[in-house]
Amino acid sequence: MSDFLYPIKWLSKASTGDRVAHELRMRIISGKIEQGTVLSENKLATDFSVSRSPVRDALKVLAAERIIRLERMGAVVVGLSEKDIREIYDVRLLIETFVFERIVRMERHELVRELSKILEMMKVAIKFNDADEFSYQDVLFHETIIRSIDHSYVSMIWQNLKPVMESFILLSMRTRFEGQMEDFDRIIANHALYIEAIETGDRERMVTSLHQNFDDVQEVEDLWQSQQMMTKGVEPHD
Amino acid sequence: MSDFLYPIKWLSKASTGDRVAHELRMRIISGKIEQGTVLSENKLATDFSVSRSPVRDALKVLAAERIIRLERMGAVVVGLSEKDIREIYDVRLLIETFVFERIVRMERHELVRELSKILEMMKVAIKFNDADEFSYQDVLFHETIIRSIDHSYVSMIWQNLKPVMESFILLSMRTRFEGQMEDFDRIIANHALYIEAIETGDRERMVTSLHQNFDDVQEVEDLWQSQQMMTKGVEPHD
DNA sequence: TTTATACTACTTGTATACAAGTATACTCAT
DNA sequence: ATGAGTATACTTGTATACAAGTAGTATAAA
Repeated sequence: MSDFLYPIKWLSKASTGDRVAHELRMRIISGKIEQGTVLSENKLATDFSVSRSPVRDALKVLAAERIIRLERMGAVVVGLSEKDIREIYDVRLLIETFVFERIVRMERHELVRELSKILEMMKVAIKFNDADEFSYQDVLFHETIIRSIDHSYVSMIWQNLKPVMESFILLSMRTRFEGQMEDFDRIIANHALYIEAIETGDRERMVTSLHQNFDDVQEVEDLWQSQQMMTKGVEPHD
Repeated sequence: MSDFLYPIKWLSKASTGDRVAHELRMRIISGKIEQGTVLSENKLATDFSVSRSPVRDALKVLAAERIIRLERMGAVVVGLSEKDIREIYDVRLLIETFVFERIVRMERHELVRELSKILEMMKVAIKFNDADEFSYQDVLFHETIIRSIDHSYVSMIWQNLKPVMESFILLSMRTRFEGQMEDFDRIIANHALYIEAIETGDRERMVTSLHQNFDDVQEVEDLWQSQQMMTKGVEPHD
């Protein structure tokens, strides 16, 4: 099996199990593996040319992320519905709001500096038409904010959300880099607003930014949904 | 190795890996396995008289819960600090507040009924001095609330939090059932308040209840901390 | 005494082997 | 034709085997 969706360079020092998990996740979220499909450990193992052990590990991870469901006989693919995506953003809103309240009580110069750097990276990624790099920096942006408050259980939530978000963002951005380049001015502006909100401690601006970000995603959702159908077809989910 | 801390009856249809995870978690949180201890898969396997496969599974689970840290050479025990416990309650507050907002927009008669039943169960558990049963119902109470809104990513957060919370509550309750029986009037009253808050949709009362619940935990914390030290000794964490 | 090298006894990650259970389909009897 | 029962080809969970790598010690040389 060839033709990997997940950037191989991001897996440089990952275990086989991680590789399988990342790739499977991408295939499921992209719709390349359809919802309802039943995956068998043995079949996956031969497909990926590895043994069952790493495949088992991968399936456990994906099950924890709710994109597959482990059953008696095989793992059935659940995928991401529109509801799921809304819910992921619910949780992001929830924790980023919480995090913001903590941040404004902290010394946040260093954080602002860091975020500014990431923002510049994002601009460069746009300039060089690098969707993957852009996605990476986008995810890193939010991760940096969340980790800044040193709250291990909030970090835990993020860590559980991150892989699915990352895959979703990757796929969305790859699509948008082919045609919707004008979107990125808005995205950049919105991230800049977020940084400003943190710098000034302006709760209002932060909420605005978060909601704009969410609207942005909702907008891309239809696009992505159709893209997903193009890849393989069908699935009227929910 | 004998002398299990986790109620065996709760593991009736669990896999070997789950059993190991639950028992290890209890031993770590109770302090029976000290912080900083390095666990080896092989050693654990022989201790529990199982193979490495289920032990590996268990360690992955505990690492996801942040009570151990998987390193190159062995898994080092992290345990629960006071900060961790505060953080767990941060997250509980966060998600239960979110959940409440949804609940008050729903038809919630059935839920109130369900919660009332659980509350009665808790009273019975007190009457019969059954700390484990009480803990079970206590955890179930909050789980029932959280699951009622059918939000898969909030459920996911709960599922990640639950095992650690359950262990912590189990250990706390076992201690309190031997001497602090008067605490339980307060706990019951507080849960009743929670139900009332849901029934009437009174946000104020809900927040009060949540905070009382949290204070209650903070109170027991010192007790538990000393109990933990009694079990094995040392550890001035943080 | 100190330093460098090699060795030993561990560690994990992956592959394979085995056991127990389940769904499908087929056969045989009615 | 239909139904009971059985064979079969799958499935997962656990155990074991093997390979690669790491830490710490012991040994030997200066």
